[in-house]
Amino acid sequence: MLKIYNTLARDKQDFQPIEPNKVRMYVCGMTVYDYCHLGHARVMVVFDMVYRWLKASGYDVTYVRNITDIDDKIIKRAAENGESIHALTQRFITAMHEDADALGVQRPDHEPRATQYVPQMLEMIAQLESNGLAYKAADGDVNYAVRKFPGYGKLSGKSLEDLRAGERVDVTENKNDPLDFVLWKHAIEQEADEVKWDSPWGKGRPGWHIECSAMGSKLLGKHFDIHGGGADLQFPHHENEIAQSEGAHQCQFVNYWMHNGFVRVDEEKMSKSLGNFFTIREVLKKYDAEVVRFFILRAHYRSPLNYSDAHLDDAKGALTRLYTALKSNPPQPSLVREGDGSSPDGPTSHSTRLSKDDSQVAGYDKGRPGGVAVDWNEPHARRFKTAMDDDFNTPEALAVLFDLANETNRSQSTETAVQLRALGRVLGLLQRDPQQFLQGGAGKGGLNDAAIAAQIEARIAAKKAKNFAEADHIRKELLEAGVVLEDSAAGTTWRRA
RNA sequence: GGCGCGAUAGCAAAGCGGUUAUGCACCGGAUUGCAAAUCCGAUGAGCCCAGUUCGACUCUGGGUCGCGCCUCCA
Repeated sequence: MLKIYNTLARDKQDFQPIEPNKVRMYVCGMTVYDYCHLGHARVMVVFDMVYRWLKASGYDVTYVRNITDIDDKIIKRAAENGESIHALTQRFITAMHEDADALGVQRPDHEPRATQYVPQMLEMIAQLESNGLAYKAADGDVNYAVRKFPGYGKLSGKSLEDLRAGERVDVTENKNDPLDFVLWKHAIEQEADEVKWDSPWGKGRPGWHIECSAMGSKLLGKHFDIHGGGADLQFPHHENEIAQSEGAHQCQFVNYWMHNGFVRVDEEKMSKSLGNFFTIREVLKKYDAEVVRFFILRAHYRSPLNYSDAHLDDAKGALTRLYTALKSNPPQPSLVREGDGSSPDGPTSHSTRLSKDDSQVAGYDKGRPGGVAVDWNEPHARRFKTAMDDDFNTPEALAVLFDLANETNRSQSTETAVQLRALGRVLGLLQRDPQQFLQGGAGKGGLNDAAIAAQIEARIAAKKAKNFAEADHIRKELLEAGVVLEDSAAGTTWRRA
């Protein structure tokens, strides 16, 4: 039985889908005015892992991750660049897809953009108005009347009184209550037509929170299973989403709220405003994308994750161990059987679907064979499942992979190697040819494969002639170029350090 | 000020009221021409103070420190 930590309950709860066998899940995605940083990478990878595990568990999952393509920062950036909103957002949506693909993140089933759902937002605002929860302010904005919604604060555990006491709340004479938030922002003369929509309340554009309520209910229904996002969205964004959705529809909005922890730099939250962020593409110049994915999955999704080169190096070393165990057991196309119906438990099997979805991945595991289905009766797989069912405990699940690697090394058994790869696949890991991973240094050292092969030949000749000084010299040179040689009975192989 | 989260070996990071987490690093051994990889073994832990218990890293209370949200933020 899958347990999920539900922010709403502040506790782990048994996961019970609304509709048997089906899961409807919404995750707050990116505001596209710049490149994604590692914090964004974490949301994408974490919920990709959740998506994969739900599917591997046999659920039919509908996954929505929105794109915010209209907002103050976007307008500002477009103006700075002398670029249209559309050109700017399109550019960064493309970049985001490149980054996500690189990290082995499967595309969500829907990726709605705010600008495509303005009519649905207007509809919702009208509903809120008729329910007495929204009002038009003097400045032309339409605001949500927070005091009129009894459940306000239930997600974040804040009371209106506590919030009031805080000194950081914006005081505006246009709001009935300082905590009220904007549903519809009135248009400003000098703004481009591109950011203005007609509405019953005059020209304007949507506030930030309304898009998720509108798109969520449109694509997943008024009541769905899982809603996720970064921990910083818990308040006010998600709290406001609840107020809007439940206020408009008069029914429960979401059953399970999931929030992932932050990526930190020097024990501090990585964020744009602090300026201490690293973009995904920046990091990918230095580290293999799968190493970055492994690094993220190595910590529990709710824990803080400290970023540093040392930690990435460490992750690389760990992943190298797993791939080394698979070295003598590369993917075997003859063993590939798509969707034989196995799933850890759960209602029905959908593993054919899993295979299909994998083929969409454009990143490092693109073009890989679909892989072998997991034997869920095998002890390691059971441990893996127990870990994943316990609020997606990926560190524990990965520990199982290392045990499997150890057994593979010890026994040279094909079965354990196959199982290792199959379980790795559930996490979106270990699907490459081990040689490709081990030899694929990120442009380090100037040596190409042919030059390395030539050096190895020369060393073999030297060894044959018992000229060990020369053989060692060659090896040392290669090592200085970042290439490690490994002699075995079968011959000499190499990898990049 | 209000609310919340965390503190585990050199580093990273989990589970667990009593029995090896795991990875990297380090030490000893096997293997190797020497290495690397691999295997075997050893070392090494639970912020502080109380309490509950036959027994606590694990539960309870207090303290200390760190982080986050309360403003845009994944």
